[in-house]
Amino acid sequence: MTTDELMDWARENIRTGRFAPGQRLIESDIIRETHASRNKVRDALQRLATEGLVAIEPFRGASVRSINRDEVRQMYEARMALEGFAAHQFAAADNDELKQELKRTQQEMNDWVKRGDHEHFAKLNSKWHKIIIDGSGNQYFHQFLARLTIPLYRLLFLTFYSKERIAVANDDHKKITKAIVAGNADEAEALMRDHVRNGLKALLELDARQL
Amino acid sequence: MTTDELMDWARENIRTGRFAPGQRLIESDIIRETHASRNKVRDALQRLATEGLVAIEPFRGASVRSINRDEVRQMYEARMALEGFAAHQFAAADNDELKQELKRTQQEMNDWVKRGDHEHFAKLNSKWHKIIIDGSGNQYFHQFLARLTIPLYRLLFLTFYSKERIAVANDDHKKITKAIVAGNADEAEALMRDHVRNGLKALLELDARQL
DNA sequence: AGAGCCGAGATGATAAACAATGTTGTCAAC
DNA sequence: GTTGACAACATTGTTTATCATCTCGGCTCT
Repeated sequence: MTTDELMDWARENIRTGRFAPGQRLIESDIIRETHASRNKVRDALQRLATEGLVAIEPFRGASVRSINRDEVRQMYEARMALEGFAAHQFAAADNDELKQELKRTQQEMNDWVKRGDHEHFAKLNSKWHKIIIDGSGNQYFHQFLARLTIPLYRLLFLTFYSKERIAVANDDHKKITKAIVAGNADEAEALMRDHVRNGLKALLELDARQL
Repeated sequence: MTTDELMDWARENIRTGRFAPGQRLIESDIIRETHASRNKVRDALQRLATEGLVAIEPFRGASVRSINRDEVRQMYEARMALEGFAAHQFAAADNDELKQELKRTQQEMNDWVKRGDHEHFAKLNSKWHKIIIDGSGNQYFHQFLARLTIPLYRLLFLTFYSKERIAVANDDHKKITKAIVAGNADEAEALMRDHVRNGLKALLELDARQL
């Protein structure tokens, strides 16, 4: 078990909620479960701390970090900057193949919205965003956005429990998909920013207690 | 010597060129010089590897990573997204104090441009960009931009050997400063993007051999 | 009931040890 | 002089042991 594998393992457990915010991550427990050496476990936890996913207090060790409203706001701002620009670059790029895949994913989403399956919608939503980041052809967008979305995954999922939220989000997606495929870069960027802003609004309205 | 201090130490040595691209970073040498434990040294090197500043090959250890043209392009694209948005947010923000500091720094730069001191100009240039990122009120912009600018520092410095380049860059700065202080968010963002784009152009024209 | 204390448990940090691999120098053969 | 095999050395990768420090729970004593 390498450090990277351990980090992925922990990220996945945090992302899916098995490790809840505030929960302490005991080295020995992790060693028992993963059969990794203590060094690796410590290393992985410290790196996750620099990513902001866990908090480490002296002699109290690591615990899953919860994020406050202001951090959520900053994360969404950063997403506006990065995903907006990614949409811009994707629209301006000459990449018909990927644009067709975006279109297909969009159509798939439309189907599932009608059926109201929020779990599957969340998956397709991730895929749709990922395609756009791929389309930007910029590896840094991937790296940065991974750090911005993993801590929010659970919260994001909550917003998709509302059928209206899904419908609104999908309307945003439709417009953005159209703009990207048509090659309207500025429009795609503006729409993507609005879409992210709407996501933040939905999240903040959802439940003040969660943040 | 903590891991973070070690990382800063290595970053600084890479940034200033004492550790040249391709140069191997031997653990024992670093231990001799920094008196840190081997664990810390290894930890620091591996983290710098995830940052992309050094490359680690199995059983060959760490070496300073050099970046190619495409990476430079992607870095500047990411800077356009992030610094552009930062300028936007700063212009829209209600932060007279920091805006006045930006103005003061701008005036200071104008003075030094006349004298043609490229070293000092590079310093003030960093400060000017930093103020704008501060003005955005977004910690993630700081984190991300640090990763985008440190590997480029030496190259950036080279472009400032040209007096015309300094003059052009400072003209960009003047316009951006004005837009931010006046609160013209959209204009500030567009100008900042152009400024970063110009920086990339200057860098690529400068010397194909360096990349 | 509450203050103070103690020990189990956990973390922080370093060193030692060993395996696996890369690197370099030597020497013989051609 | 060049090349190739081979051995000695250097470096990295990994695990384990060790010890100090601190937290936290329960315990005793008043």
